[in-house]
Amino acid sequence: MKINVKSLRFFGGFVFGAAASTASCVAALNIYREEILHRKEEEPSVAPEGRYGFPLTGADIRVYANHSLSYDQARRTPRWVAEHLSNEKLLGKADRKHCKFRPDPNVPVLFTAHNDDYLGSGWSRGHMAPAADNKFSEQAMAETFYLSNIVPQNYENNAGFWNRFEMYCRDLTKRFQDVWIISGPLVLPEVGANGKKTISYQVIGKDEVAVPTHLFKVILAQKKGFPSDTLALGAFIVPNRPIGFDHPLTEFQVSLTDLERMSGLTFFPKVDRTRVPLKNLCNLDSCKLLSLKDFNLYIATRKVGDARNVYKLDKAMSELKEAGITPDEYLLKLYAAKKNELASKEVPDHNRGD
DNA sequence: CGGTATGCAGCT
DNA sequence: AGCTGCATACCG
Repeated sequence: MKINVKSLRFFGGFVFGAAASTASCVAALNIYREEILHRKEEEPSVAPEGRYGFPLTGADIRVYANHSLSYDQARRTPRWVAEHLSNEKLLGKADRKHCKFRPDPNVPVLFTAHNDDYLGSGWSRGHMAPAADNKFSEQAMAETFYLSNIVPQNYENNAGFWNRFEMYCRDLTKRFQDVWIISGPLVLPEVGANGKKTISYQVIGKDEVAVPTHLFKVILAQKKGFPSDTLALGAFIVPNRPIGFDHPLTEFQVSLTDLERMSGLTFFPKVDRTRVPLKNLCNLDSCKLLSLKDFNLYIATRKVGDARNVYKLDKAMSELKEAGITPDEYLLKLYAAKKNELASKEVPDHNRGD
């Protein structure tokens, strides 16, 4: 359990989205950040009310092989999860089939979520630090299955939009040498019929795990071939419900300060914003997720690769055809190779039993 | 890639 | 009885 905290250079005004900051806002923001950075823990021992100790929150930073997080002991979800992505970490053979969701053994049992909370709840177990960002290490991938890294997530969102969002993040490592990502849950207020703003959220299971209304992701990235102090940043808030292919990622981009206000978190506090402005990630890069066709093509390719028999193999291909999508050359080759492999393995004409 | 639900053997 | 690993099946 050791990991290095990377220190970053610093940068100036962060401006994008609907909420464009004025110069004075930026100045105020920087003073605020300065204050946070230099805030000191009070000496508990000198205060008489602290004689028997102050309450513990368990919010301290927990460090794993390839991610770190702060845990919310009341909601039984992370507050935020941080990870670093690079090309090399995405190479490897670690496979999620060998992993299991389980309570984080490092979290006191009084405060941890359990699998039972999620099963049959109507919500899926959604990774914050994704499993696939840890292909280089079985251990690192296994740790992402601790429930300290999991939030109740809408099935379709998890398998669909959020999945494609995570794929885009991994794709960034082709063009950015370092990518830092913070992800986490939000419970945001809604305006009721009476005009009052109220925060309301479901809790699931015996442990009453909080179901977030939204998920956030902040991406900080350093582009290849650019000076090391040139950083791009994008902040996003995605509703925890199905999001179709007609919604582009940029629809969910927000200003960093808006996200900070809503989450109560100060992101990347060691980035100095007083020098060069951070680049907007979606200006420096496309922020385009896989299209419906490309996504289905990807899923079909996965299914063909995993097929255990000829029936499944052909089913994956016919599903694709059904959707009006023509296989690319790679898939056709994979299909042919797989067909050969399976045909030679299977009993000639009977006794297959699928 | 992201998830779900079974069943079963083997161990304590 | 309950966990743990493992294999099977299914979905978007």
